Amino acid sequence: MSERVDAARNRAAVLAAAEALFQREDLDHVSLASIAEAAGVGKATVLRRFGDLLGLVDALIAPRVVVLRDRVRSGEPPLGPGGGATERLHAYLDALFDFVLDNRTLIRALEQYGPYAYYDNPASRFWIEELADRLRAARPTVDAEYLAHAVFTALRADVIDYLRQFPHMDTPRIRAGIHALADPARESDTT
Amino acid sequence: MSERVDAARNRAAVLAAAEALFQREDLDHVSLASIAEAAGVGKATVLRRFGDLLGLVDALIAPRVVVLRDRVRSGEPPLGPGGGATERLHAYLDALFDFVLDNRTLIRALEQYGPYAYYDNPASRFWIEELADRLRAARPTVDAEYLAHAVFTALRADVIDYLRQFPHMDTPRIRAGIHALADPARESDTT
DNA sequence: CCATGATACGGTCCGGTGGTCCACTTATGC
DNA sequence: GCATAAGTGGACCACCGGACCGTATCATGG
Repeated sequence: MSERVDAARNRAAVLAAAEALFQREDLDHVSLASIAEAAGVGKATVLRRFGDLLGLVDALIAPRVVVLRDRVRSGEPPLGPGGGATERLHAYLDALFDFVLDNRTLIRALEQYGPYAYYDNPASRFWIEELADRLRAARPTVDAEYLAHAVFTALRADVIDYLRQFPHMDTPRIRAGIHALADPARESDTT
Repeated sequence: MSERVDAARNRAAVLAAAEALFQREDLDHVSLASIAEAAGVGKATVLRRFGDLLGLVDALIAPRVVVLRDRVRSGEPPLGPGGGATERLHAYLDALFDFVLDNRTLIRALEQYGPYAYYDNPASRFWIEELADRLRAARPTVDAEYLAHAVFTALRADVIDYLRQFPHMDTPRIRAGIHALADPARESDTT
């Protein structure tokens, strides 16, 4: 039994409306009711389709996650398989950083949902595990698992947004900081 | 005109009740209403005294902040003034880490309040600035300001709680990870 | 082409939140 | 003892995410 056409139409409408609302930056004025209204459906329709708001955000992020994950698993080196450990690490950091910048509002919605929602979902688990693997390869003597979590935390959308707004750090500086966090030997310091 | 005695009594009752409730770990079952009820007063009494819940949390943390800040500003070295830059950095990290462990629930309440409430309050600004100073002294070649924010982020109570619950990292390991984050040259790696 | 059962629908309701308002009570200074 | 200013608390507000359920719509077998 395939999905009924009206159900499919509504699902698409909800996704499009939510996408647009999240893009509009009003981060916390995006509510279940506002999404439902923008999509022209009732709240219950949104919820039955996606379970809860977390499910909706997941559905929005999922395709983008797939794209990046495929590039990581089977794309061109050094982001994909192959290449030197250090280059693989830094290429991956750049890709994650770009991913966060491109999906700021969605990731922030994810973070706000539950206490551990940011870390404890399939996509993040994959990012963290992959990050730990690449850290292990590039820096065999450190606690790669902890460092992976720490770097991933530095990649939180709310943290990056804060750094840009209040201490007025620009994006390249934050990017450089994250690289240095993951691999301090590369740049200068302790050369 | 000094504070009326009944007002003072209520303020103390609210502080004590809130303290107890936060200690009880039910983190998000702590609401304005539950605090007011536990203190035996109305919600308005809580709010007029402290402005909002953030003000209440601030009032609870404030004395502890003062204690640590005094130790930092005028205590024994290396936490207080004096001593080598590296020792000063690591002593400070230990003190901050202990502070977070001792005040987990209060700090989590602070984090949950607003998007930037964790970073953008007087106490945190002081911790971060001091951290940047000590990083600058110990590691002159890095971007100390960014690193200070990154390390302070790794010290978030929610992050530490998460690491202990899900990847099951124990406290000493997290502590060691934070030290390594701030000063990777000290331990091993790139020696 | 229609009847019928399954599916999707949305308005309403629920318990909860943080915060405001205002008629009332209470402590204080004269 | 009294006037007055300060403090009080419960009713109230707007809002949230989510559950419920009678109704409308769709897909399908006859």
